[in-house]
Amino acid sequence: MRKKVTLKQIAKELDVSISTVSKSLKNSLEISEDTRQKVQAFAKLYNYKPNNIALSLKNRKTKTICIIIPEIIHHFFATVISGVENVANENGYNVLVCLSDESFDKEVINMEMLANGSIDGFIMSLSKETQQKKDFHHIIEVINQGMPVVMFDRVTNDILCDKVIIDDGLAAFNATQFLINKGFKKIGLITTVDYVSVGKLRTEGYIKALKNNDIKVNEDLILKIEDTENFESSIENLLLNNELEAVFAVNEIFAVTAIKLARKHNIEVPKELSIIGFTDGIISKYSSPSISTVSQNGIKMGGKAAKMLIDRLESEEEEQEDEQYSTEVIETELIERESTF
Amino acid sequence: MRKKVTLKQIAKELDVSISTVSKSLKNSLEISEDTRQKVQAFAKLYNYKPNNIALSLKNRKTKTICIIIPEIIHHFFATVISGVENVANENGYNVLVCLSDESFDKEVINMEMLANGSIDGFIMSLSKETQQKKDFHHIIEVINQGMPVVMFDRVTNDILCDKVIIDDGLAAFNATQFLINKGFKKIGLITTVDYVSVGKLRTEGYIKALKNNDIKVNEDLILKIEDTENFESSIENLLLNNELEAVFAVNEIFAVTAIKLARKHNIEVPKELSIIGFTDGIISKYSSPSISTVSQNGIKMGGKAAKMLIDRLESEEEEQEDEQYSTEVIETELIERESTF
DNA sequence: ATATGTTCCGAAAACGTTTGCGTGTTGAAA
DNA sequence: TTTCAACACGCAAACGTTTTCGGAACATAT
Repeated sequence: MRKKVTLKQIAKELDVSISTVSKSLKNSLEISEDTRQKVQAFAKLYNYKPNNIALSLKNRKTKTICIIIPEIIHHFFATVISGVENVANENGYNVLVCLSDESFDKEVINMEMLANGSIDGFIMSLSKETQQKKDFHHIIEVINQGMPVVMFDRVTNDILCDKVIIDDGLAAFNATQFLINKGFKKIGLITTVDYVSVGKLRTEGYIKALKNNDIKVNEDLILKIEDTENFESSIENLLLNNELEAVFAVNEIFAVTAIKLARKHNIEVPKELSIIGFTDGIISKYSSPSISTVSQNGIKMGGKAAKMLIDRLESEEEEQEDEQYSTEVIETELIERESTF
Repeated sequence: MRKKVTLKQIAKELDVSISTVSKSLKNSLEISEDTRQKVQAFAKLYNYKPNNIALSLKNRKTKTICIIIPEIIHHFFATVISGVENVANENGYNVLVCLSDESFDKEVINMEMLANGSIDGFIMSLSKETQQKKDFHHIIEVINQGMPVVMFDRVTNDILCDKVIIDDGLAAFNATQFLINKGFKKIGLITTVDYVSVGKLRTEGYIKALKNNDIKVNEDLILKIEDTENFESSIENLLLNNELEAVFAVNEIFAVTAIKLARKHNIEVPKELSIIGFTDGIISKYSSPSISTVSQNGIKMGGKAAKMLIDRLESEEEEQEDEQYSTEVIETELIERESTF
C-alpha cells in the first residue's frame, strides 16, 4: 500500500525545499529547467496529487456546493440533482447531497454542519415542515455569514436570495384552461394542503382559470390531501360522487392514482374522464394510459440554480457584492399524452 | 454581514492566546474557571463554530464519504442513496454524490478528483462502460492508497474489497420458478446484454430454472437489449411471434413496456400473459396492472454499504487493518401484484 | 531563604499547500 | 578588482485547528 505522497516527502527525497517542489510543479520560471524536470519526473512517478483539503484551507474555498432537498425518491428532485451535478462538474465543483426528509430539524442540522467552511454555497428546496413553521432563521443566518444560497421550487418570499422556480400558478392555469377549451366544465382538482407553497399556487391557478371562464368554483370538486393520510378513498369519493368530466392533479401520484381508481370503477380514461397531471416524471410516461402533464424541467432547473450559485461565488472574488438578487422562471410545457381526450 | 469568527479573532479580542481559547472551549481543566467562562460566553455570542476544513486537515479525515452511481434517475439508485445518507448521518458523516452517467471516463475523473484527501472512502456501483472495458485500475489505485471502497449491486470479482449485493441469479431463478409453478412453459426473458453483470446473472438464473424443470431453453424467447437501441419493436416481436404464456423482465422499464405493448395488441395481462419484473420501483407499484416483481431493497443495501464503509474507517484507527473483506448479500423478495395470475 | 508543588497560560509544531521576498552564487561589464 | 544584474533557490507566513510541552507566578513546606 502506497500512501499518498506530499510535497514535503518529495522535497526530502530530492533534497530541495518544499517551495522549490511546489514551484517546479507549477512550472515557475523561478526554478531552473533542470530542477523542474527532476521534480516533475519524480512527482509523476509517485503519482503526486495536491491535497484538496489543504488547498481548501489555504484558498478558503472548497469547490463544493451542497444541495438540500426534501426527498430524493421524488423523481423531480432526482432530475434537479442531475442538473446541478452537470453544471457543477463542468465548473469544477463537487456536489454534496443532503436530505431533509421534509423535516425542519434535519434541515437546520444539515445547514449548520456545513456552513463552517465545508462548502461554498447552498442550493435548496424547503422542507414541508419548514414551510409550515415559517421559521427560516437558519437560512438567514447562513446568508448573513456571506454564504450564497439559491432556492428552487419550494421557495419563500421571506428570504432574500437568488431563486429559480416555475410559474406554478400560470402552469396550473394553462392546464385548467386546456381542459376548459376541450369543453369540460366539471373539472376536479386534486391538490395538497395549502402550506405547501407550490400546491397552493397551483390551486390558485386552477381557480383563476375557472373564474376567467365564468365557471363557478365548486368546493366539492376540490380535494386537498395531507401527505400522511390514506388518500385513495378520498379520491374515490371525488370520482364517484360527482359527475366529473376532467381532473387536474398537482402531482403524478395523484394523477396515476386517479386513473387507477377510475379504471376500478369502470370509468374509462380518457373517454369518460380526462386527466392532467403535474411533473413529467417516469410515472406519467410509463402509465397506461400515459398521462398528459405539465412538464417542469428539473434538469434545467437544477442547472440554472447551479449556474446562479457559481456565478455568485466567482463574482464575489472580484467585485464587491452587488447584492442584487434575481428570480429565474423556468418555462413549463403541457405535454399531451393519452389521458386527455 | 457577520463573517465567521475564528479562534484567532476571539483570542485577540479577549487578549489571550489561541491555545487558551481552544482549551477553554473544550472545557480543559488547564484553564481557570474564570477564563473558561469568559471565553465560552464570548464564543457563544459570536456563534463560534470550528472550521471543518481546518479540522479535516489536522485530523486527516473529512467525515465525508462519496457514493458514485451510474444514474440518479433510476429509482433504485435513489433509494440506495437514501439508505447511505441515513446511516452516514447517524454516524456524523456527509455524503457526496457523484454520477458517472454510465461513463468510464467520468468515473475515473470523479475518483481521481476526490481521492486526494477530499473524502474518507467510496461507495460505488460500476458504470456500464467500466463493466464492458473491464478496466478497474482507477479503483485499484484508490484502494492501494489505503482508501476503503465498498461496491454494491454492479460489482466485479476482479477487485478485492467489501461488497454488498443481492443474489441476482437466485432471485431470477425464483422468479422464473414462480412462473413455472403456475404451469407456464413458454416463458420469455427480456434482459440486457451480457456485460452488465446483474443482467447476465439474472439471465443465468432464468436458464437454470428452466433446465431444472426440464424445459428446453428456446433462444427465440430470449431478448437481449442494448440500452441505446429502440427496444419497443423488439419486445413487440417477442410478444407476437411466440405463443408466450409469461415474461420475466430484468427491470421495470422492460416489464412496463411489455405490458403496454401487450395491451396495444389486445393481449390481456395477466389473463393471457403473466409478467414479472425486477426492482420494486415506483413504476411497478403505480402501473396498471401493477407489476409483480423481485424487490431489491435499495435502502437496506445503501445502509449496509455505508455501515461497512464506516466500520472500516473507524476500525482503521485502532487495530492494524485485518484486510478481511466480506460480501454481504441482501435478501430479495418476490412481490405478487396484479400482473401475474 | 530555599526547595517543592500547583495553577494557569502561551509558544510552537503539526496537518499540506502557495507565494512574496530575501539571499547566495554566478558571470559579465566597468 | 569592484559592481551589478540575473538566476536559482529557500525562508517564512498564511489558512484554522489541536495538543504537547515548558515556564511564569504564586503558595506551601522545609
